[in-house]
Amino acid sequence: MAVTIHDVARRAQVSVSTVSRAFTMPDLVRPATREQILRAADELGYRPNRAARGLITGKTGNLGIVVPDLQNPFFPSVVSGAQAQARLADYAVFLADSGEDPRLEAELIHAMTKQVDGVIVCSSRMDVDDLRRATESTTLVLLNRKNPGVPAVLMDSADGIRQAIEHLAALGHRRCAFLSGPRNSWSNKERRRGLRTASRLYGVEVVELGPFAPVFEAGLQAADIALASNVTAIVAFNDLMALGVLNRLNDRKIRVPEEMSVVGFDDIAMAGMCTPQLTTVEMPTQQGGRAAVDLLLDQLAGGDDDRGAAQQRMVGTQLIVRASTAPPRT
Amino acid sequence: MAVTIHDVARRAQVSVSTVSRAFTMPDLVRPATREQILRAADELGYRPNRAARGLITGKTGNLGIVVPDLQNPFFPSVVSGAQAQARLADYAVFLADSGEDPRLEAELIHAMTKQVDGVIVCSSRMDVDDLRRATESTTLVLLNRKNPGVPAVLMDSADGIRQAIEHLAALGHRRCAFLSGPRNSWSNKERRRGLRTASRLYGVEVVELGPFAPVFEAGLQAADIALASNVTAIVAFNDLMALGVLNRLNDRKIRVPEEMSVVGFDDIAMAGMCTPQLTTVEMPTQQGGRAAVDLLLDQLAGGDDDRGAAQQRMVGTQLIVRASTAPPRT
DNA sequence: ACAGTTTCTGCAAAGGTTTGCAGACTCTCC
DNA sequence: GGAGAGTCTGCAAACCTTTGCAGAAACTGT
Repeated sequence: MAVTIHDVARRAQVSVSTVSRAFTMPDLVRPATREQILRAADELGYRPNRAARGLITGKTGNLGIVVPDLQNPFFPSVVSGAQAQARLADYAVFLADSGEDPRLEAELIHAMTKQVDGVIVCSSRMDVDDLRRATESTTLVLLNRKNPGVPAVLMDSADGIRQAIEHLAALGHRRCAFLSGPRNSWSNKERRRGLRTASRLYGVEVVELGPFAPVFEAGLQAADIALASNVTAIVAFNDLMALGVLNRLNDRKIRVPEEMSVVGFDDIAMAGMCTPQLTTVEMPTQQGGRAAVDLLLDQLAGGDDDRGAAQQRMVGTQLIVRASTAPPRT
Repeated sequence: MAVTIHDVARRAQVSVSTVSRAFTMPDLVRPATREQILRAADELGYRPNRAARGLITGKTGNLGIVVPDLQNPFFPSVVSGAQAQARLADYAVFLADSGEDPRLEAELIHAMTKQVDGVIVCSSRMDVDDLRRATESTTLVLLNRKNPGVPAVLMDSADGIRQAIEHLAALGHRRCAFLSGPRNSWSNKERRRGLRTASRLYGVEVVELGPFAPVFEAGLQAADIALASNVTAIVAFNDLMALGVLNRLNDRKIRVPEEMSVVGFDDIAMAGMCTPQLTTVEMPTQQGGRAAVDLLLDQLAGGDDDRGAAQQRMVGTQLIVRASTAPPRT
């Protein structure tokens, strides 16, 4: 059925070894022969069987990427960046969605290991033991999670929130709420850390609420809680929650930004589409996905010599000021 | 490095064949032996190498899914449904994003064929020749595209738009605009078809504008065009465009729904989060993804006997009435 | 205890590719 | 024209499984 290297060899009147070399080490075969082979391959529509190749080289040419929730626009964006970058290096990508379940996340990674050369784990919620096990069984890079000894691309959440608080302080806010995200999310920890220093730095009192699930519905729920806490601004863990807040405030006839300022995080597409348009911290998602692939590929190329060991790449964030923030009512 | 079936065999003191059978045809090996093997495998952390298995069985245990644009929330939703369903059957899924490029779409499918047992192509924009070629080189199922001889799951767009027009007619609209989507999209053709019959059926005059790209920005652009065409309601090809329309109308101080009704298509999460909340036709995306996987798996199990040949599964759509539609101003 | 079944198990080939090794060319230079 | 070096090419083993075939073990019934 399928056309193999043998078919090509026969048609080009050479041995399979030569065909193989014509593809993988072109300069080892005489140009004339090579061209002949390439032509034959082309005519037959030959594509090397990567599984067979992988069997012997130990490389699959595949990458895995696991995300906590595909329904959160943050992740498709990361994935699409990663997939595009992987494609440039002729890698295919496996995708898995853990549904925010740390156990499933570990299991998915484990299930992938044999089929991929490495995996990118986004916003991992695994505990450190599972993470260590995963690191041992395949080469992986984390995105938005930090762990000693494992390479990662990190988005500077702490600075992002600093920018947000600076912005609110400049507008005159003195007391605001932070709607906390998943407890075991590195991003959330970073944001809380950044929050504390920014709070001191700009003299803004911050009340932390939550943790909440990083979804729209939690924003609806959190809005009322925030309202009860006597603040003039709300910073949400992510845009999905911020949109929930906006929605609930609208229902309760609280005008944004006149009576309450709202800041999100991620700058998902929706943030620029709602009314009022959401002030938010932009996360370089596509770029992050690309960077993660680069890092992974480096890691694979570098072989087993952990020179430089746990590389980490930090990418910047940027506050996007839109219409959901304004000076507090006096 | 990696633990193979040989290691397990050695430890369990049996031959590799027996180990293999213990996994793939458990009832062919004596229970005592089987348990011994399973224990050994467990202790060693053995996982069969799917590539090697695939080499001999001709099955990879992988599925491919290609989408035109991961940034459109419609597709992550389909993908997540598909991925979940695939996982139940112990299949892993490859993901590829064609960026709305028909040529790239064909190329991606081709690149996948050797690594997957079949592929799901969502909202394919390929021309029929490429599609035929693809069908020949792998088993595939289409989602939201119909082609003779190839199995597909289809969402009933025509009926969806009928519901939308019926709704608008009931509200008293007599003339409305349809913002057309990609020319070579089956969904778009269906919607236009449904539109014509609904237009007659309910006595609503429809002016067709476009085609537009199925993205937010095109909605901004289309809004002005629609405004110039003297209609009281706008039906957009999808929610992304509808949100663009909403946005632009807001900028131009046209109140929705008082001065203009807007209907979208897809019911992406955002549709319920914006203000005013968008009246839209819900597409069963997750269910569609699941159904596509089922169909594909059936197809694979069915072998080469094309009994029933091109199966098609049609799934229903449902108008979700929210706040963006109202009777026209008199 | 023995022949005849039935149930388990092992051997070895196969699947498509890569790669070390060695043999076969081609070329250069004397 | 022939030796020597360099460049290409082919053979065969290897990667990890599955599976047809046949032999071994465990039964059954007498």
